[in-house]
Amino acid sequence: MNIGQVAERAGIPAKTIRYYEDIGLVRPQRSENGYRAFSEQDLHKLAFLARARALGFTIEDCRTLLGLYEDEARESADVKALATEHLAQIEEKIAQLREMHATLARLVEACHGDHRPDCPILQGLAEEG
Amino acid sequence: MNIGQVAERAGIPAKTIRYYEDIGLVRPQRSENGYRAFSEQDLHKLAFLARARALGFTIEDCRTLLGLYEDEARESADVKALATEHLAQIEEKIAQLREMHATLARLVEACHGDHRPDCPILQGLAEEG
DNA sequence: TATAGTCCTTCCAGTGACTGGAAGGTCAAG
DNA sequence: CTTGACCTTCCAGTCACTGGAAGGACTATA
Repeated sequence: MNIGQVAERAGIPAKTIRYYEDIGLVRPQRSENGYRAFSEQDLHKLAFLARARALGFTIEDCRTLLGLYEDEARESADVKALATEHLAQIEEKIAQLREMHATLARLVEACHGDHRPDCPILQGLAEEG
Repeated sequence: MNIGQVAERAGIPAKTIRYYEDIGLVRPQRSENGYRAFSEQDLHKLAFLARARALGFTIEDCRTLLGLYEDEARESADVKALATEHLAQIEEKIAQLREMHATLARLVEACHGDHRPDCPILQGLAEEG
């Protein structure tokens, strides 16, 4: 398979696949004409990466996960630890965003939003505390 | 005021303040020795920026907000529109994170996490659908 | 056979918002 | 007169791509 077809089937831009090769996440063969020649296994790996990325894992986490996936002697505890850690980070981010949202929503509600210049949002940003 | 004191009082690293000057968000005077000389107004501006950044506004949004803050003829509607747009983006991010969290939490719960290799998390990442 | 159009290649640079570090100037205290 | 804290500029790195230029390869059609 050429990169275009793999890109479509894995749902990843060709550019990103080249980048993944650059950083050693996939190592496709090469055809005689210099084109990358992807196997079904390469495609499978890329789809795995796409799903892991969609769950918010960093590239380095993805590298680790791929390693575990391909390691027959892995311990599921290692996978679970990684995923649990990531889950905690997601929770933290959600909490942060919720705080931002609460504060900003309060300011937005207080703002009449008309042609006049006085604005509780700007006041909120300008005040200390 | 020198940069160190401003950094402490505004709660922003000195490096970041220099960066903000680089991109034109603040324009402190210079002392004879070449040090940046911040006024109380500069400090106020930086504190404003810190709060806007803490609410998740982008630097460009912050630039706009500062402009509105300093424009006596602003219309609060413009501020509200910007904030409302940002609020929607926060909501979208929260929704995305919640989806990630739900999916990953389901996988983590299904994983026994012991010394054995079979792992629903990896299976989930490997499977299509 | 010429050509047009699509695919592929590499390489370089830019994104956002900093952050780290090197190399060196300035200032206050002892 | 030295030590140490503070300041300066400049360059490079982060993360995960993304855009674009310049050029080679392949396919279909006139």
